[in-house]
Amino acid sequence: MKSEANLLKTLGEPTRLRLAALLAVKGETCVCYLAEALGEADFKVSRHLGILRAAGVVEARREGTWMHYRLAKPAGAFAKSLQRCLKVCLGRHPKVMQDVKRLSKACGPATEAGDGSSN
Amino acid sequence: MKSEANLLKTLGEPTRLRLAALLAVKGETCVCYLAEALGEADFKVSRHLGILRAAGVVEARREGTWMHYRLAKPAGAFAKSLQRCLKVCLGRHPKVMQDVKRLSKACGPATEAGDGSSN
DNA sequence: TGCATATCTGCACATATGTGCATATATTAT
DNA sequence: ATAATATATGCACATATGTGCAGATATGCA
Repeated sequence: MKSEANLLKTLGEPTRLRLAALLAVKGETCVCYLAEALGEADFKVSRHLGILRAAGVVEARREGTWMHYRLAKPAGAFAKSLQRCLKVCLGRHPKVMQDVKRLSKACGPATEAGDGSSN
Repeated sequence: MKSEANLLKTLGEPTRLRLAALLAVKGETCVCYLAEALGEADFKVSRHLGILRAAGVVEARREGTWMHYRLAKPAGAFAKSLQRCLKVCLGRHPKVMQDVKRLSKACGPATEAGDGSSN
């Protein structure tokens, strides 16, 4: 029960919820693009991603100097259900849609999987 | 977005999550039975119920000196989806099942608390 | 090696949060 | 009015949390 509560508490912070929703919609993304999409300082985004990772919400993958974050495979039915909420319900939220739009503009039309050729 | 985060944060506390899950499973229940089911001090339960009510998670109905709490009608798709998580996912959680059992024992096999409706 | 980019972390600070006790409120019955 | 029951709240305290800055770390390249 404590772990379920902790999962909710972790997502119960605006910046982290925006990050999780963004990752749910757009998939794996690197920190710098996330920071630009949210319009927040990179160290702030990095710290919240660390908290999300400690809670098992996201996973990270290093590629050179970039760190790519993505939603982690849900540990149980509760986490899985919550991830559905993120994608389905929050994907339509104006704030999240705005973040998605800015993320697309930040990392360009190319997919986020490939490292940016220039910028 | 802030309201969605606040909803998650409100549920991200063990006592409150247990209360919400209990109400999701058992329907309307009065404070004294909830306190007994959780094995927590009544003033503590009362305070957390107040926080849940302020967040729009639960509603209250007075009947004499008793206060009956129940889950509030979800305000949007996100809240609705979360309520489903509470009932479906957390209803099978050992801790919640234990609380449910103690609640049944506390208020007897038949009470006015049952919500009757399926969903 | 030295430098640049991207990310993370230690620190100090202000604020928020949960808890326990005592007390206040509300309602009913005598 | 007084008492009894059920519930809520003010207060003090310890702990947790989010933030901003500066600096540390990690990786790649000349």
